[in-house]
Amino acid sequence: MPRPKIEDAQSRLLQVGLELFASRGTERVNSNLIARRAGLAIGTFYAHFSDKQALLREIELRTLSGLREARLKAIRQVPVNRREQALKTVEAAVHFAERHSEAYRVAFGRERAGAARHGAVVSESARPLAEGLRQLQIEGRISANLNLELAARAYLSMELGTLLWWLEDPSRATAAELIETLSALHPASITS
Amino acid sequence: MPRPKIEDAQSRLLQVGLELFASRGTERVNSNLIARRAGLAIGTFYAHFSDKQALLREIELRTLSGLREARLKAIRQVPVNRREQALKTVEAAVHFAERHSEAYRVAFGRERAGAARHGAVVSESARPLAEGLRQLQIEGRISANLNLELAARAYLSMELGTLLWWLEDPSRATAAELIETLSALHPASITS
Amino acid sequence: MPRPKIEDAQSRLLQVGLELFASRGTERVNSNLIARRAGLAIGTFYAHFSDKQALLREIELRTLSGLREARLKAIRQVPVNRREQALKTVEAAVHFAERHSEAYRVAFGRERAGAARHGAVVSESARPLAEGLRQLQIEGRISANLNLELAARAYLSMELGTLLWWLEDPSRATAAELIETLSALHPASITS
Amino acid sequence: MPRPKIEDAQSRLLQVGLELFASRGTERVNSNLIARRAGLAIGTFYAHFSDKQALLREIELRTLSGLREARLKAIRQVPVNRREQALKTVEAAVHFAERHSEAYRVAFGRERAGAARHGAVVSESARPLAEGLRQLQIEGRISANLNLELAARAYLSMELGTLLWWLEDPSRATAAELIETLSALHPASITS
DNA sequence: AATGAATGAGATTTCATTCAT
DNA sequence: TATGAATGAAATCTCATTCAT
Repeated sequence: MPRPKIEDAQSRLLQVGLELFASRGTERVNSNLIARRAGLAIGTFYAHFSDKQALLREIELRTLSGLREARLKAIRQVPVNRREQALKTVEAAVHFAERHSEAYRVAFGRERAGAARHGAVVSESARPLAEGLRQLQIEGRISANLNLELAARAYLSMELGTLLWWLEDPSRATAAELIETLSALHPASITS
Repeated sequence: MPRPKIEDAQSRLLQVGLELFASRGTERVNSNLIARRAGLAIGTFYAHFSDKQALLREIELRTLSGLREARLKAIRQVPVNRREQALKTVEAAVHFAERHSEAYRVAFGRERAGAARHGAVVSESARPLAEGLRQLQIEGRISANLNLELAARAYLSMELGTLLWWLEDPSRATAAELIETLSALHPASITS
Repeated sequence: MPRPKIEDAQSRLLQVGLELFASRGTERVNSNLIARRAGLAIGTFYAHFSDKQALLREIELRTLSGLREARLKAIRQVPVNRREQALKTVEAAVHFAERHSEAYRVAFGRERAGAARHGAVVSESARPLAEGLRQLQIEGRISANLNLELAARAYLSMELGTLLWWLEDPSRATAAELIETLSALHPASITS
Repeated sequence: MPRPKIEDAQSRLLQVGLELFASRGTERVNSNLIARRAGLAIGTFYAHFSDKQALLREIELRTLSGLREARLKAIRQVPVNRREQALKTVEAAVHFAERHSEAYRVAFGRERAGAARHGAVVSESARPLAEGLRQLQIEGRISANLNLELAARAYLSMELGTLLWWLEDPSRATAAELIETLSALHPASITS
C-alpha cells in the first residue's frame, strides 16, 4: 500500500477527475470511481476535496484562470491596436480550447451551462472586452449605436458556444476557420 | 382515493414539470415531486412518461417546434428581402423567449447545455440560416469570405446564450436592446 | 370495441395466460400483459379471475384433472393386472406431459415447486398408487419390505421431476425411452 | 451510527438470508429485510452482493459443494463395491439434507424448481452416478436394458423431490425409512 | 494523511388492483 | 359485462459521505 505524497494525491485526483468528467459527463461519474481510478481510497478523496463539487470547482477555477492568462498574454503581444488586440484574444481562446479540450469542456460545457457558463467565462471577460470596444467606439472605428455591454456578452456567448460545439468533434472545422469566423462576427469588426 | 381531475393528466404533468424544472433545475426535481404537485400518483406519471427524461424531452420537443413556427411565421411576413427576413427571425426568437421564458430555459438552458443545445436549437436552424446567407452572399450583400455554415452556427449560439442569460434576470436588458444588439452582430449584417 | 362473450373472454385469458406463463415463467408475466395479449382490458381480467393467482390455480386445476383422467383411463384399459395398470399410468403420464407440455410445465414446474408440486400432483396420486402396490405386495409380487407410502411418493416425485426436465428440451430423450426407464424404476417392478 | 459488528458482514448476510429464505420463501424476502435483520444498512448489502439473486446463488453454490463433498466422502468410505458406494451416497444425501435442512430447501427447493433443480443438483451428480451404474452393468449386476443416463437423472430427481417433501415436515418419515426406500428404488438395486 | 467498509437518504420503477364510467 | 386511467405500496439500487483504524 503505497502512500502517495500530498501533492501527488491531489493532482492525481484532479487529473483523473478531469478525464472522467470529460469522457462521461459530470453526472455519470461518482467520487468513488474517481478515487479508485486515481489509485486512492475514497477517504483520500475527501481528505483533499470537501466534496465532488469542490473538485469540479477547482477544475473550473484553474481552467478559467488559464484562459484569462492566455487572453492577457495575447493582448500584451499587440499593444498598439485595440482591434488587433480584440482579435488576438479570439485566436488565444481558440488555441486554448484546442490545447485544453477536456478542461474546457468540463469547466464550461455540458451540464454546467446557464449560470456557471455566463457567471464565469462570459461575465469575467465581458467587462474588459466592453472597455476595449468603448475605446474603439470613441475612436470612431466601430458603430456608435452598438450597446457595448450587450455586444461583449453576446460575442463571448458565441465564442463559448461555438468552441464547445467544435470540441465535441474537432473535425467539424479547423482552428483557422473558427478564428476567421469568430473574428468576422466580433463586435470589434462591426464598422458600419 | 381521489379520481381524475378535469384536466388531462398528461398536460398537468407537462405543465407542472415545466414549472418545477424552471424553478429548481432538472437535477433538483424528481418524478415523485412532479406527480405529487400535479395532484397525481406516481404511477400515473409512469403511465404517461417512461421516465423523467421523457417528460423533459417532450417539453424540449414542444418548445423547439414552437420556436420553429415563430421563426417561420416571421420569415413569411417579410417575403421580399433576405436580410430583413433574417433580422425578423431575431426579433421572433427574442419575443418567443420572452413569452415562453420557462420553457425556453428548461428546454435549452441550464444543465441541458453542450450537446442538447447545439444538437437541437442551433443545429436545426443552422441550415436554413446558412442558405439564406448564401443568397445574400450571391447577391453580394454580405462578405464573400464568410464561412456561412460556421457563421450561422456561431450566430445561433450567440442568440441562444444571450437569451438564456437574459431570461435569468429580464431586468438585465430590454427586448429591444437585445434585438438591436443581436441584429447588429448577425452575419446578415456583415457587409464589409 | 367488440364485446367478446363471457366464455370467450375467460378462455382467452386462460389460453394466453398459459402461453405467457410457459414462455416467460410466472414471475415475468403480469396481469396487464395477459389481458392486453388476450385483446381485453385489464378490468375484464378481474371480472373473470379474482387475481393472478386465481388464473394460475385454474390452469393447475385443469391440468391436474386432465392428468387424473388420463391415468384413470389408462387403468381402465387394463383391468386385470395391477402391475400392468401401474405401468400403463406411467405411459399415460408421459403422453399427457408430451401433449400438454405448456400446461404441465406451468402447473407443476418452474417456480411452482415444493409445496405446490407435492401438494398437488404427487399427493393426489400417491394414495391410489400405494393401494395398488399393496395389492401387489399381498399377492407377493413385489418386495415385502417396501414402505409403500414412501415408495409411491418417491416414484411420483421421480416421474414429475424427470418429465419436467424432459419438457425443457424434448430432444433430450424419446417418450419411449422415458417410459422404459420410469417403468424399470417403478416400485411395481421391484420384485426382489 | 452503529459500526461494524464483530462478525463479517458478508457471512451475516449469508446466514440471515438463509434463515429468511427458508422461513418465508425467496419471494417474500427482500434485500432491505435481510440487511435490517443482519443489523446492517441496505447499502452494505449491495456492497457485498450485487443483488438478491447473487446472495441466493452463493447459498446455492455453497450448499451444492457441501452436498458434493458429502457424497464423495461417502464413496471413499466404501471403496470396494460399486453398489455399496451408490447406496452410501443415498445415505449421505439424506443425512446432508437432514443436517442442512434450511440450506437444502433454499438452494434446491421451493420456487427454485425446474431449471435450477435439475440444472444444479441433478445434472452435477448424474454423470458420476451413470458411470458407476455402467460398471455395475458391465459386471452384470444390474439389468442390461437400463438406459443409464436417464436412470441416473430419474433417480436423482426422486431423491431430490422426496427429500424436499420430507424436509417440509420431518415427522413424515424417519431418515432410516427414507434411506431404505430410496435405496430400494435406486437403479443400482435393479437387478432383474 | 490514508484507508475503505459501512451508512442511509432518496430516487427510480413496477404492477396488482380499484372503480367511475 | 367491459373498460382502462389511476392508484400507491413496495421493491430495487445508487452514491455522496463518514469515521474508526
